[in-house]
Amino acid sequence: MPELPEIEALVRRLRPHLEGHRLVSTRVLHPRPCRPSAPSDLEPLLRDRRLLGLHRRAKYLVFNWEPKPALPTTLLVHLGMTGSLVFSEAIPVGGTHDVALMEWDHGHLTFQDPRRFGLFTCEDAVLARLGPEPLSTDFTPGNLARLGTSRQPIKVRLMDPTQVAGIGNIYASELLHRAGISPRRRSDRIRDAEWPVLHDAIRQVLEEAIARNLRAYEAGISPYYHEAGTRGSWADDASPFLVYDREKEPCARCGSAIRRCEQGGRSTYWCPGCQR
DNA sequence: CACCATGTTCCTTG
DNA sequence: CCAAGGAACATGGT
Repeated sequence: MPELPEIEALVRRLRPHLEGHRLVSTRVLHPRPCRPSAPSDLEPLLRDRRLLGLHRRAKYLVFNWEPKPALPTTLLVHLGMTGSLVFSEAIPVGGTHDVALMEWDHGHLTFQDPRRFGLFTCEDAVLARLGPEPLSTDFTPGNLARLGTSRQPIKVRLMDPTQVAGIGNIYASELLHRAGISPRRRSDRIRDAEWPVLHDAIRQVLEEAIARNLRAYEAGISPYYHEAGTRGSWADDASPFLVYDREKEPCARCGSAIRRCEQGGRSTYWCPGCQR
């Protein structure tokens, strides 16, 4: 269920259940998500650990453990394309997609990931390569303007995790629509006056999505749209997105037909009427 | 059967 | 050096 707003809402949801609590033991059922380690190396590191903090960095969930001699203090969980983390007080029924099972002093946290593109590891070197957090206070329009040193299309550039952390395929399309900038525009052709507009759009779209996901949790609805069913199951327009997956539909702002193209092997959606 | 899908990394080609 | 494309990972839905 990934993309920054979904992970952020999940972290806020899980935090009160986990922070300050003790992880009793962990079972890892598939080797791939804990690369480059092996399950038998990882499990001993994740038993009898007190959780000091749970945070998000890009699309990673970062578990910070109370230090123990010779043991890593972090666990990284990435949900990939299809991962989910579920906390329950009752013992969960095992499922075929279970990747890791964490038993806590007062409940169970299950990591499920049918496609197993996700990550579950204490190896945290990937964090050092990430660009700035778009919602942090030190992320400024001037900071964003550094993307303008490349000839890559702006949408491709925004999705590069070394440039800006956490912007995925759906929200890249959505926030460029908000900013009125075509996803195909070369980054070095973004005008000076447009960087603050894009900066605002990034923050607004991501913040609104976090709030929407939190409301969904409160209402007991699964926050990520594909979990409500599958692509297209929004039947009649329950989709919160203005351009994503709306090829040929009229733009809500100007009425032009939404277009789709491919960039870097991914689908991009935009409105030719309001995005230049 | 074909094609598509929220992600990241690595490799090759121009 | 840069940009673009493809592959890899693996599964499920339409």
